[in-house]
Order: sequence, then C-alpha cells, then structure tokens
Amino acid sequence: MELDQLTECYKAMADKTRLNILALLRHEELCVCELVDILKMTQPSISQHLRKLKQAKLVKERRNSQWIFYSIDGEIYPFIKANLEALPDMSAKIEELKASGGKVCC
Amino acid sequence: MELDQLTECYKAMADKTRLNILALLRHEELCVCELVDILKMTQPSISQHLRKLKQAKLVKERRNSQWIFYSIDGEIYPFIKANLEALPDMSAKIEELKASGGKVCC
DNA sequence: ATTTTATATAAACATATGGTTATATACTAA
DNA sequence: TTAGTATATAACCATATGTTTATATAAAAT
Repeated sequence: MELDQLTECYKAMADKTRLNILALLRHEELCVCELVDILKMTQPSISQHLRKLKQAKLVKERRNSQWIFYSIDGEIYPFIKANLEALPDMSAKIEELKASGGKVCC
Repeated sequence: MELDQLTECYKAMADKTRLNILALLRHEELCVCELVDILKMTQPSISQHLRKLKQAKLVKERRNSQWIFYSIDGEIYPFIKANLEALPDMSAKIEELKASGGKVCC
C-alpha cells in the first residue's frame, strides 16, 4: 500500500482514546453520546477523535434522525482484522451502558 | 493486549520515516549508516527513529564491532506480520545501495 | 416558530513530536 | 595513546496533537 495512507492509518490508531473507541465499536455500532458516556470524556473530544478515525477510513457513520452511529470500517486495509482482534474485550463496558439504561439513546 | 502497549506500537508506526525503515528491514538487517544512505536523512534523526522502534519492540539490534545492525522484531504483536506485508516493496532501494558499493559498511 | 437534543466546528492553550546542530560514547586502527 | 569511524544523546526549535470552552448546525419535540 501507499506509505501515506498507511501513515494516516497508524496515526489514527496511535492514541489510547481512539483504540478504546475501536475496541468498543468491535462489539456494536455506537453513537457519539454513548461513547461520551462510556469513556467519560467531553463530547467535542470524542467527536474530534471520531473525525480522525473517519478520515483514515477506520470507521464509517450512519445517521438515524438526530443520532449519528459509528461503526468499524477499515476495509481498505488488508491487515485491519488482525489488528482489531488484538484489542481488549470491552463487552463489560457495553453491558454497563445497557444496564444503566443509557442505550438507544441518550 | 494491553492498550498502552498497543498505543506505543501504533505510535511507533505512525511516521513515514519509520514505516520506511520497517519496509527496508523487511528485506534484510541494516546498520544505521546504511539507512542514512538510503533515506537521505541525518544520522541523529535516523538514530532517534530507531530508538522509538526499538522501545516499541518493533526492531532489535545486534552489534558487530563498530556497527549496530537493526532488524525486524515485533514478535510480541500477534498482528505484526499482516502489517509488515502491507508495506511497499523497497528492494530497489536496497539494490541501489549495493550497486553503489555502500553495503557492509559504510 | 421556538426550544431541546445530538453532533460538529472553531479558537485557544499546553504538551508531544520530529528535525537540526553540537557533543558524547563506543569501538577500531595506527 | 591518539585519530578516525559509527552511533547515541542532548538542547533547541518549529510544528502537530489532544483537550477545553464556546459556538454553530441539524433534527425532534413542543
């Protein structure tokens, strides 16, 4: 692949918050406010991280009325599956969110 | 894996020069001055990039008298092979180096 | 229409990063 | 021991990055 595209990919992954987001999206698509809830960060911060991931084509978005749901993309990267598999399991965080009634949305 | 370890790995890969170094080392181990030659960058700059790669355990070093040869490591990362395979082929650069008599060393 | 909710963008700031120049260290050769 | 070669480290600087606060946009509900 092109080095510039690869650099953008790894830059996008070179941040703990963004790896957390990817790890969460592995389980299911989530909207911004759910990520804010789970990661306990401000909404603009999450939005900007999502923008980087989207620019690197690691996530895609889908609008559903007032919410925008993000999900894993990365299909342009032949290696992405292997990388995502190395991310820690975050299902507990997702369960927490659902238990606290924070799911669908918000 | 641990998110901190993964973050360090992707940070190390999030730079064009370092991806170039990894792409070159895929072919064979190289010493610092050979990398300086091929990448046409200053020696301190290359050294500092190598340090980052080494800290992330993506490369390892082997001393041979006055030279230090770097080679691919990354064995702590289950995905690293897939990632290295996506790097562009740099064999032409290596051939150039050998043709110009710059090999073994320096 | 106006208000509320969800998200994005902008401006400002502190910290991180990469490059350069200068210097230190490690080994070799004389 | 001294000089030369290979590499590492340090100090400095410019640019990039991530966070915060404030504001803008878009859709929903009233």
